[in-house]
Amino acid sequence: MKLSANQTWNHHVVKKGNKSLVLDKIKYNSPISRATVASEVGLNKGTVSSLVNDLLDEHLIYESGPGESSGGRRPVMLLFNEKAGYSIGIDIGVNYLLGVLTDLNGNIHTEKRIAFKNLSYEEIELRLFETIDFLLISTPACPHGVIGIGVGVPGIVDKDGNILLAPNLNWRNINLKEVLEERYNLPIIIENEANAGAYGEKNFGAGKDFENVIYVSAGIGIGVGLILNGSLYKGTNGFSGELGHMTIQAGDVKCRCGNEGCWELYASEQALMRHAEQLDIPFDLQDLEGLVSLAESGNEEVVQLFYQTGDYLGIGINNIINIFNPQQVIIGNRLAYSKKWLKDSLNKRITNQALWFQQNDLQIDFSELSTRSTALGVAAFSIENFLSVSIQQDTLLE
Amino acid sequence: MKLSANQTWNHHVVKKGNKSLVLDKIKYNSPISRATVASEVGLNKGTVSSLVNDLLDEHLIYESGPGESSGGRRPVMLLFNEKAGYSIGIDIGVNYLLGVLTDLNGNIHTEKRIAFKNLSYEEIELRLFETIDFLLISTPACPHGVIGIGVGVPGIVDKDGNILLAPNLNWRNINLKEVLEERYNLPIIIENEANAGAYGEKNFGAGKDFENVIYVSAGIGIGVGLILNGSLYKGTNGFSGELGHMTIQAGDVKCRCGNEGCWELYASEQALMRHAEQLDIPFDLQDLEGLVSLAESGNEEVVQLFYQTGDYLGIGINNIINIFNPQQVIIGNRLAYSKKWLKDSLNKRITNQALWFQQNDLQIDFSELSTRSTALGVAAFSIENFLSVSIQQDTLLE
DNA sequence: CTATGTTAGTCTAGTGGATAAACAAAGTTT
DNA sequence: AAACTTTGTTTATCCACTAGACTAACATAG
Repeated sequence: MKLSANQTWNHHVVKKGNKSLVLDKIKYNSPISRATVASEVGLNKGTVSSLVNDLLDEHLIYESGPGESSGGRRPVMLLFNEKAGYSIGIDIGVNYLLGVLTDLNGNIHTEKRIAFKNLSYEEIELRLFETIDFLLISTPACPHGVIGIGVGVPGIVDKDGNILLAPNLNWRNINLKEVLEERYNLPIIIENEANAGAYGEKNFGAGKDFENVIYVSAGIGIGVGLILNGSLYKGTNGFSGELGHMTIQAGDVKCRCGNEGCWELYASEQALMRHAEQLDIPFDLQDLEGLVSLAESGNEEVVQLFYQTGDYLGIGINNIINIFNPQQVIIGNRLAYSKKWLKDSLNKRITNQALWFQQNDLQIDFSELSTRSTALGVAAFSIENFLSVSIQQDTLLE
Repeated sequence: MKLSANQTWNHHVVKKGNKSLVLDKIKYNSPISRATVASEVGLNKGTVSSLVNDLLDEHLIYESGPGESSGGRRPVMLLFNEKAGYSIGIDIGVNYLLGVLTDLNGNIHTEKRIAFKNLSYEEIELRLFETIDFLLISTPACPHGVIGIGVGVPGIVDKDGNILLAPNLNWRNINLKEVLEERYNLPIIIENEANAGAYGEKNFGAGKDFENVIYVSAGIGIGVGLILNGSLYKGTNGFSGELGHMTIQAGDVKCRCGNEGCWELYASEQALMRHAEQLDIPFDLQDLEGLVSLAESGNEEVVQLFYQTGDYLGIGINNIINIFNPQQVIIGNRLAYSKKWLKDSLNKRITNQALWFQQNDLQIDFSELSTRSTALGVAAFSIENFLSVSIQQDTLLE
């Protein structure tokens, strides 16, 4: 927990902080007794008892039966009530829309996926409403209901949730947040797809145990989400992580962004397609799935193409390592499907070219949540927000 | 103020936090009255009075005479006691050693600079001791004396203060921290030169008003210090900011780091020298100062060389902008001398090639502290540490 | 000069939340 | 059955903050 600017310190803050410590302890160590919480968190038994009672009243935790005795009275075990509320996460892709309804631990309760092509904003908005409505209806009865809606989009989102630009969707200056707030009257979070993916992996996926995680969303383009010191770094206006437009080949191919030699021109799905066009490949196999199947069937040219792409991916990731000295780099989004064909050249590039001291405490993984990183990530934003706000409010009410 | 991991919240924490708020308010708004502090910080008048008394006892602030009345009783003005203690900051360069003695506001009281060439570690250590001894003797009488010693080195420093590698000094695995702690029995901080420079600019220089500042230390090589969300980001083991070895020209010139096309091969002093060798330039003018003087006297080839270097500097800084979405990029260290010859091509590159939305709220500056960024930065680490610890200890003692 | 109003700073009583320690409850061990 | 252990609650105390009364020191209007 961190204090926001211009906030003073008083009893409310202390209680909020300790309550949050207790809740976290229970959440990540269920089942656990009051006594164990007290000794491990470092709070007094009485304090923990009182905070636990608050949390019970709020239905954020519950008591299960008595646990094993360790030579004395049997403890009452406490568990995080992951079904106290549900979160909706939507991933708007270039040609699909994925909606998930998750409990407070990120377990998926309902999932809905729609495919489309070349739709206008209005048409996508319609499908978005349908998806959300469907998920709302399928929410089980629970104390807090749906606690928020998060949406991840492949584009530039500022800190207020305005979508400034989503080039592959042809969107510009869209205030989806306001639209959804008005329609659903729930907390809404709009985030860039890579930031959301990073947050998803950090909370529910491969990045759970690390503080410095870089999530490389390699799809049509490349976006990067940065988890630094345990929290998402968004930059001054929310535009950080545009590593797709990092120059790795100065003076080479022009990018539509105005720059030259951008990383995503060499290491994304777009790059694969561009090079595949020059090969002799049937038209209906000229997409990522087609190329993967060709590689599977032993097409040397295509295997070589993936190998080359993995190598370029490695060049950029090597830069990432030098810049951030992370514990983990996770490769997600569409290119993660072709892990099998990318990983060798990628790893070779890193092992040979990264500075030796950077290679300690470093691991490079492909996404664990596969296609769901973004949707789960935006769902996680709402959950995080709900838990901290509900703790705060209750403190103030008493 | 942030709570360290595994720490619980209690009234000590509250007091420490508020005391820190009050001290900061006084520090950055001297002279100021108790009443103004109370209303601006948001604390009760009584609370502020009590905290101010503590701070007076600790000599961290002092009362000046009464201020102007605004229609009632005249206020007693409070000032930060910048002379309550002094900090020693040392910048060990490749061929110089700079020591400064500063007060708690970073004002330089004494300064000592030594030039040398090709010295062994032992010989440099000797000069380091001499410099520190000299600065210690010249410290004025004050309540807290010298509160710490900081040393900035051009190399890789891990989080424990071990110097793993300083290639241009030929150092490897040197535990300078232990040596100095034993000899001086004071808090010692060893930091990478770029991190220190960033911290210096953030605290005392051009970066004072910003939260996201990237400091590019362009000397023989390039190192980068990252101030993100107001604090220094050091990475998992302290190895962040190695942007000198970011690939900007894949497959091009080999770097001694094992990689190819590293930024510092094109945009550092080393790059200038490498290209100058190929020109027809007198041997005694083949250093940065010589090249600057040639440019001043109108040598077109050399002007062109700087122009080219500024352009490459721009390529890397454009990457930095895309990665971090910073408010400010500061170019420091030796190349900052030649601002005049670099800035045009650099700025042109940014204006033409950086994404338009990144250019809002962004400024690119050359170092304000000129040659002292690093020394002042390491001095600032000690000051920061002293102020937070002394506030904490006093709270615990009472 | 006096009366009144205003601002600065201190003091006092009250509050909220933490702690320590006593206590009650419910076990196990001898 | 007696003694010991462990869990969880209750009670008294402490500490830092707040609100508001109070004192001090000024300005201004009459």
